[in-house]
Amino acid sequence: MVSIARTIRIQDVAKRANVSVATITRVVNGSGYVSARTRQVVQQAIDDLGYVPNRMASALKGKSTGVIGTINPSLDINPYFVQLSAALDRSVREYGFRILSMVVNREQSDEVGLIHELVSRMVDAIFFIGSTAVPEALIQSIVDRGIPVVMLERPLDIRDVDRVTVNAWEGSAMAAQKFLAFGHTNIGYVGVRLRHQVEEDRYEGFRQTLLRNGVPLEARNTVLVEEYELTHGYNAMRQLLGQNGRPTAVFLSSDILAAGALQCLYDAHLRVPDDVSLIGYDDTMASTMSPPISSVALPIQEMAATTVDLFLERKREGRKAGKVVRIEPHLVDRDTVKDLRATVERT
Amino acid sequence: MVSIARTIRIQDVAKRANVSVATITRVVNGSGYVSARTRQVVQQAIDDLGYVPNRMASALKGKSTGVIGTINPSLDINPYFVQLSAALDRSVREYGFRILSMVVNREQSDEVGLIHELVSRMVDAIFFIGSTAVPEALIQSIVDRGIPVVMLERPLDIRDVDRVTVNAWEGSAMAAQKFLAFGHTNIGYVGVRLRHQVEEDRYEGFRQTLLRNGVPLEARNTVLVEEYELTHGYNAMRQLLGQNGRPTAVFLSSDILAAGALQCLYDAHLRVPDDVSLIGYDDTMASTMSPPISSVALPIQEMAATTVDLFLERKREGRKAGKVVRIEPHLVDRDTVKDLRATVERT
DNA sequence: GCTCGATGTGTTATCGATATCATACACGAA
DNA sequence: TTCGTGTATGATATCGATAACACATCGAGC
Repeated sequence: MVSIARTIRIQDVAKRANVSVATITRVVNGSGYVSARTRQVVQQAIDDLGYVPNRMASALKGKSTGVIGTINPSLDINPYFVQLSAALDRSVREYGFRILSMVVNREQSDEVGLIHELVSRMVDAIFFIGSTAVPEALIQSIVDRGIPVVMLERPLDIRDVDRVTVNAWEGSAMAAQKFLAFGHTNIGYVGVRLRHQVEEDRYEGFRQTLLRNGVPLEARNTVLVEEYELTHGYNAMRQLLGQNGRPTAVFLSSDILAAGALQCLYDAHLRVPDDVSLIGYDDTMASTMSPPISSVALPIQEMAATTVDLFLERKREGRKAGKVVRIEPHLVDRDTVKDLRATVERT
Repeated sequence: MVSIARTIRIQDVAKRANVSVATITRVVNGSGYVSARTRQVVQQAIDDLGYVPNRMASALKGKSTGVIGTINPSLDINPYFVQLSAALDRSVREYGFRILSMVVNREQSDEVGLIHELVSRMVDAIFFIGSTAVPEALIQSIVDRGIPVVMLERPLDIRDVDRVTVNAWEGSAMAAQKFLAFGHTNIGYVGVRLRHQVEEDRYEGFRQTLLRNGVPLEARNTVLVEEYELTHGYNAMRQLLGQNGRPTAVFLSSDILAAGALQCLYDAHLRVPDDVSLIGYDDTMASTMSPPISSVALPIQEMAATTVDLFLERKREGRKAGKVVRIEPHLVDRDTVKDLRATVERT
């Protein structure tokens, strides 16, 4: 016989165990005093009935929902956000939280509505990921509601809000240094139009590092595309190859662009690093390419862990002021930069 | 002055608008009769106070939570599941639902606990994605609780449970046919150990199609690896290349394996399709490879939409019996199969 | 023997939204 | 005029878990 779907309430368990509902809560939540004997009887009743406490009622009464809302760009834009989301998910799970992800499309999306929904679902915190278009006043209103907010890799600087940022400048600088160290002077840069601080930093870190070492980044070697898209990487590389005196090394400010560039090189029968040296950025796809290319890696799991830590710390200590943590990237070297130095000097 | 975080309740709005709470609900939910005048006053009060209805209370009183739980393997195992998850998310959002994703690791993970959590959160449905290890009895208990269940690409066949399956047999068959049509007879197969129906189908579809056309799949040309991992694809390809009379065409039962294989070919200075023809499966990474390779594509968005449809239909019509929908894959041809036919005959 | 604190259990108001039930007015038909 | 029906609004029990409060028992210490 199919049991008709009637939810089993704490009342039912109480009746079965011949105790009051208060005792059931105590057993379930491990609070207050319960004798070993009673505890066992109650547990038996719970198991028999297949009782599962109703979290809605619990949350309504004041206990936390254990849900953290995230506002992030669509995941199919860039594998970087996929990995970041997965890392965040792992991190919050460690502390018993779940993620409720809200996607903001570039084009439309009613951010106010999304935030309101998170509020209505009583999330314990809201994480903003990447550069989505959420007006500052709206974020302020969340803070005023007493909901902890953490910004992950977002330009905005709001009073009393915690932030995790990445040292993008330094990341690009590492790539530049690698090229310089191996004797390259004719160097290309492929990035995305400088619309946010992040793009700006990646560009400047690269340009300035070259410049400081006496290698100005030539305009004809600089390609800024509209989006982080494969075909843009392809076209950018074609543009760089098209000129006489093509660069011997090219830095791409995202792996997705590098993947496109690699396809272009394949079509041109050019090999990496024999014919062209390559370094990517974010290290999301680099290891799966043919060949696997060097890439500036962001410690994604660390970023996620830091984000959660900031939230937990604020919750625990009731901290009021905003805190900013800057994460340092590192270069994952897969030997895709050719050594152009005539003689290797011993230092 | 910072407003102290005190939640605004329906009561507060009622007081402000000088009406009863009942009227507020009516305005918010658009139910029952409300005069235009009152509606306006109430709306004003809502806006003034920044009132957001508490969904916990609402759910507790019997309204749906609008949340659908999913049980899926970890997303970093395979980009296929990432895309599937994103597609599902889009599909449920169209109908105002949200996804709460529960990850089951291969190694451990307390599936009972995960399901119980979904129940405690009063999800409107549960979708099972891929071949995770959830015992049949547990799923039956969900069904008994009256929660709609849809299985997406899962082998299990449970009474009264809706399912969406993929015709994996046919997918592989398409790849085989392509090879045959272009005159290949020395053909390789790289797959994963046949632990589930899916792996079995992919293998058999390929093998049988070749056989029916008089081309037996040789044992030395068949490599079954342990997992869907890049390095396994690399090693498998190396094994195939190592023998004299290496295959002229290789089918890989997942793009991630193909990506590894491609790296191997790169190292061996072999080009696709000039030296080796290649077809992948699932079309998740194929388009980003160098070169982009042909791959058997699964209509992921359609699978997601179908899953949601089955749930909605059951909900709407109160359907009781289980329904199975089979999805057909198709080959995305990127010209990575070389034409070996000496003369092209006109048909 | 009495008091006090530790232990163990029960009773019930409460969280916030909903829907049922009750009430009341207005207008047209009988 | 009266009745019925459509429109409009209010009062309140209810969903299920929690915790404050009350009460009761027991043993140790005086």
